[in-house]
Amino acid sequence: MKLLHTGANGAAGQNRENTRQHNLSLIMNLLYKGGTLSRSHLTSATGLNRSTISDLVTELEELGIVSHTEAAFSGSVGRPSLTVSPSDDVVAFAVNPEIDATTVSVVTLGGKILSKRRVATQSSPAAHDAAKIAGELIKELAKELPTSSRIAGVGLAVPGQIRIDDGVVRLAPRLNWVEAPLAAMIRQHTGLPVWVDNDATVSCMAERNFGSGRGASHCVYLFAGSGGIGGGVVVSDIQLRGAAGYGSELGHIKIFDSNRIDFSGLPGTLEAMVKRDDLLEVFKMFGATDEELDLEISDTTDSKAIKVIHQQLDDLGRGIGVLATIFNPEFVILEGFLDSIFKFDRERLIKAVRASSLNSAHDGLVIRSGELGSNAVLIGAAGLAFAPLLQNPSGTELFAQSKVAKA
Amino acid sequence: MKLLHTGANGAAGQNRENTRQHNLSLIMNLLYKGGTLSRSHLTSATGLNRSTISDLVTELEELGIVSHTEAAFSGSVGRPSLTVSPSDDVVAFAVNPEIDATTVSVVTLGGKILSKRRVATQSSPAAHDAAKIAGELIKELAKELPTSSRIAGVGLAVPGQIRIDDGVVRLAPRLNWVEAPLAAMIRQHTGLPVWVDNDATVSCMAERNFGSGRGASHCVYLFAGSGGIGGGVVVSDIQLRGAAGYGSELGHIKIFDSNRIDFSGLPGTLEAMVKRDDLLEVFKMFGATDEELDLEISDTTDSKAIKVIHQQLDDLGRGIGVLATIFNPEFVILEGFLDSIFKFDRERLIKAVRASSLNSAHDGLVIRSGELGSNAVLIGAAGLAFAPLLQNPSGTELFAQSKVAKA
DNA sequence: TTTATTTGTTGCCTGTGACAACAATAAGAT
DNA sequence: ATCTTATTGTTGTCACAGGCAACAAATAAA
Repeated sequence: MKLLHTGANGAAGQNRENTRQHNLSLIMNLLYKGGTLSRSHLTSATGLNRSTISDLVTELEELGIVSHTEAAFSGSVGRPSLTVSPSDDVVAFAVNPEIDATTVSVVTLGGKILSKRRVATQSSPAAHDAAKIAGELIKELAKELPTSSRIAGVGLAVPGQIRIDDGVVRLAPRLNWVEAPLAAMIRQHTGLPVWVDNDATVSCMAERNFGSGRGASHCVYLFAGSGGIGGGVVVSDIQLRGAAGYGSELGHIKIFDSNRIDFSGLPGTLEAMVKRDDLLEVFKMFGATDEELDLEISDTTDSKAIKVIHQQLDDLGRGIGVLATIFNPEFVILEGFLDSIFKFDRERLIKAVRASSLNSAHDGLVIRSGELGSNAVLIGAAGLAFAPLLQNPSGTELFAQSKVAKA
Repeated sequence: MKLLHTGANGAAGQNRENTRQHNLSLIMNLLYKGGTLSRSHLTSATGLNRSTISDLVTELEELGIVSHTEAAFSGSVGRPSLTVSPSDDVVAFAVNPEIDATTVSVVTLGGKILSKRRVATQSSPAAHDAAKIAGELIKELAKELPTSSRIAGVGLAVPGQIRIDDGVVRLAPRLNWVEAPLAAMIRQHTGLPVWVDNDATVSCMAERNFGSGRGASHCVYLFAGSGGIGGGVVVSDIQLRGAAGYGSELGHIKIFDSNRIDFSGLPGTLEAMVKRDDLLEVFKMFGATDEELDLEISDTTDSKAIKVIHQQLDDLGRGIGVLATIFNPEFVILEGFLDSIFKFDRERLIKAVRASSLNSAHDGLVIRSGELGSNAVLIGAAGLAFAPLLQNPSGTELFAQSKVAKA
């Protein structure tokens, strides 16, 4: 594979080859985010000539990564335009290791989840155990794929801090992992290329591309589960990762004077104040699922519970206020029990945000529930594996189902 | 002028014309940031062919925006490479209205400040007064320019929230301006194109391009003067502005439980806790300049003063910790009295940052003083006017000195 | 049916960068 | 001093990607 030449500033000169690649990539990105699109839409969206679009789409079809459907009924005058879609034969494996289970899923380039398999683990599994489980599941799922399938690779979403360059999990406090070379492990099990990133980060991208954040250039995503609060941010259409890849840890911003600590031991952070366990405690429903908790919250009339929820809404609002002041996003998207308490009293949260941010920052702000739910993390993880293909459609290798290493 | 066609996602197809523009722009950006560079350096930095660089540089010379110096002595084997620099004939006016004065400066494309003029105003001037003062100064300075000068336009750095699209100052609390169409006013006075942005935002860019943040892809800038704390952020080489342009208001993040309010009336924000006035109070030196205050801080042995400084360092450290957790930047750059207290006790600030951020976020972090001082805001403001030229060197109009409207 | 409108296809053209060959200019070896 | 090696600038030629115009195809409206 030929590497893109990059200069001192990461800037690359544009030659003829790059031009072609750029335009192929542009079309693939439009199709990835937009699903089925007409060729005439691609023409106007890219500003390229009809004949050029025709040429580019033909190349993408020959590469087998887009497929054409017949002319769509448009209702308007003129010859109906042909439509193209990302090929459902192109798939990726999405892996999400959690404290109580590891999930593997097959996701198509079009964003559909073809299959999902979840293996519960007793306690938080060691990294090599999780890798082994993931490897087994991938091999199982690969066997069930049609032979026409072409595999982009494996995307991992891990609740922790990831060194993206080599896919090493630097620290995942909830899983008790330190410096775990997870990408290498799964690559060994499967023979497929593997990419790793933070779970909230990839979920954010999924909601931005396919969910509540569609079309936003700036959005903030807050996800909360049993292991604390994770965050993802999109700024000017690109994911915020930070210089070393450890940015957007929105749960760990210290914005309260409290001594309560979070799962990383930091006091007064958003994660320390807005705790799922506090809700479980007041409802006496330890070990409940997110769905059960959500139901309990929406139905509660218990004054003690309401007091806890109100306090959490106020604290969450302060956190969102801080983030709005910093990022001035179009959307703040909430997932997990953060979304549950938001739905319990939207006005209270909005009021709290208003009280802790500048007018200019919260004026155009919309707070929303995530659309994709637990699928966000899988779709986002698969997106990691699709990224090289979207960036360089003609120069990225795909793998046959039969190539996945045998068990 | 032909507009660049942009699609639904702001994505543009790449045609031949764009390729040329992209490469010209790339070279101009390298020269803008790097000053004098050899052609062979440009070749390796861009990955383009020698002959292509030759062609591109020739075009830029014919446009009169770069000039070639003679072959530089390199000391190494082989024919010495010719060097090129941004032309010092290309200039922009930088304007910075403040509460007590309005400053106008002439800045070259190479980042040199040719002249600077400051007019003190009694109290905070009305927007149209400031615009008039700026207009007069620009016309004066234009007369003194050599006739070979070619003017890119006027860049304004304003301490407030700016709607960038039309250059309207939405709110500048320190100046008491609301919805002031400053760009239009100065355009009328001078006949030159005008761009406006927040003062801290442009200073951040200046430090990133020419100062302490050189080469950083992610950096956070905190500036503090008599009017509070302003902030700027660079993420993945681009300036954080937010969806509507009101982002990166780092002084107004509410991260303390205190009731002390800032200049915008928000309680518990960074600006509310780390106040210049508290230092002036303890030193009994009301109305002191930044330089005087800096000297006083560095020499103080007064225990009450030290206590105030320590408290401010602790609070500032918490703010930087929050920002480090969010952005994971390479540098945090401090300017104004924030830099003064940092120099007083660096270790204490660093310790406070460590206490309020994740290890991964502060491990590679470097906290630095700004290099450019009060010039940062001027160089940054001029950068606003240079931006179109850097983005499209062959399609951007420059103005003769004689074209500036007569008084 | 006819007309207007839009889209896909084809062949040709143009502009841009790559490439190779040669000249120019330096340091080091002889 | 001369030759060798290394690097860079210049020039002419070439290849390739996208634009463009003309024509065919497919629809709605007249």
